[in-house]
Amino acid sequence: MKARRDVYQAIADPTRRAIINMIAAQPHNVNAIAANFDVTRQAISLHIQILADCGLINVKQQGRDRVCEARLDQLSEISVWVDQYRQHWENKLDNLEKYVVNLKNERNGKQSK
Amino acid sequence: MKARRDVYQAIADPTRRAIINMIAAQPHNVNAIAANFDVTRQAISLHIQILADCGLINVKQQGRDRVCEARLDQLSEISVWVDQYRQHWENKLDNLEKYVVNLKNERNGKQSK
DNA sequence: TACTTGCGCAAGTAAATGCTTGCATTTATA
DNA sequence: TATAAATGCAAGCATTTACTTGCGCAAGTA
Repeated sequence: MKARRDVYQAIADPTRRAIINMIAAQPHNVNAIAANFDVTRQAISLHIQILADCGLINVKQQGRDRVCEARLDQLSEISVWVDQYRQHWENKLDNLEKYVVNLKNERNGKQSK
Repeated sequence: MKARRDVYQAIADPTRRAIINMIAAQPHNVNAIAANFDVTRQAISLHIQILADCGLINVKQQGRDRVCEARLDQLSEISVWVDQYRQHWENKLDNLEKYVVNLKNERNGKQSK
């Protein structure tokens, strides 16, 4: 279970990206997060642990709740790595723009799941 | 379940990131790439196939050689996703700047972004 | 033609991943 | 105090991943 546990690995999973997306907007406790997915609470709990392990989220104990909030500093590592190769796609700004517009629509449309 | 084979997954593996880095500088054939790693040619071949599958590299047959060149357009997807959360780390610009400066020195002056 | 080089395909393996169910523990509430 | 809620921990399981070795074939070269 040790294995690689870096930021690249962490964001490779779509569920974890969805979790990040969720708590980046607003902190939630574990159950609230799990309620938005089809898998069990335990599965989500594991994802949260992985995200916490590499510093992408912060978990605070509040009474019986464990509130998760985004601490996405580590993403800068990804950002920098990707930006090295920006020249490879920057002449395709049109496509990129479409992608951004889609993303925005998606995020305005539905918040959960 | 079909294996997930998206860009996030592709760059999650450090060997694949190293391959990208290698051929982004200059195209190489499969054996030349494999020569730079401790694993077998077959293992590298698989990585190359994965990278090609999600469009990160382009493989051209040239005689008996298969030349791999970087086509990193797909990285824009990562870039856009990460940039949504830029606010989470931008107050740590000092560290980031150091990192970028190092990177730029390493790559000897050509700026991206 | 005979040999070498480049490389894919296939089968096998060990480990990691993602998920489940079951149970224990702590904290809030009726 | 009894019960419900929030959550972790652990064992088990099916898939996927990252490798390996072995083999064959096409394209160059002696």
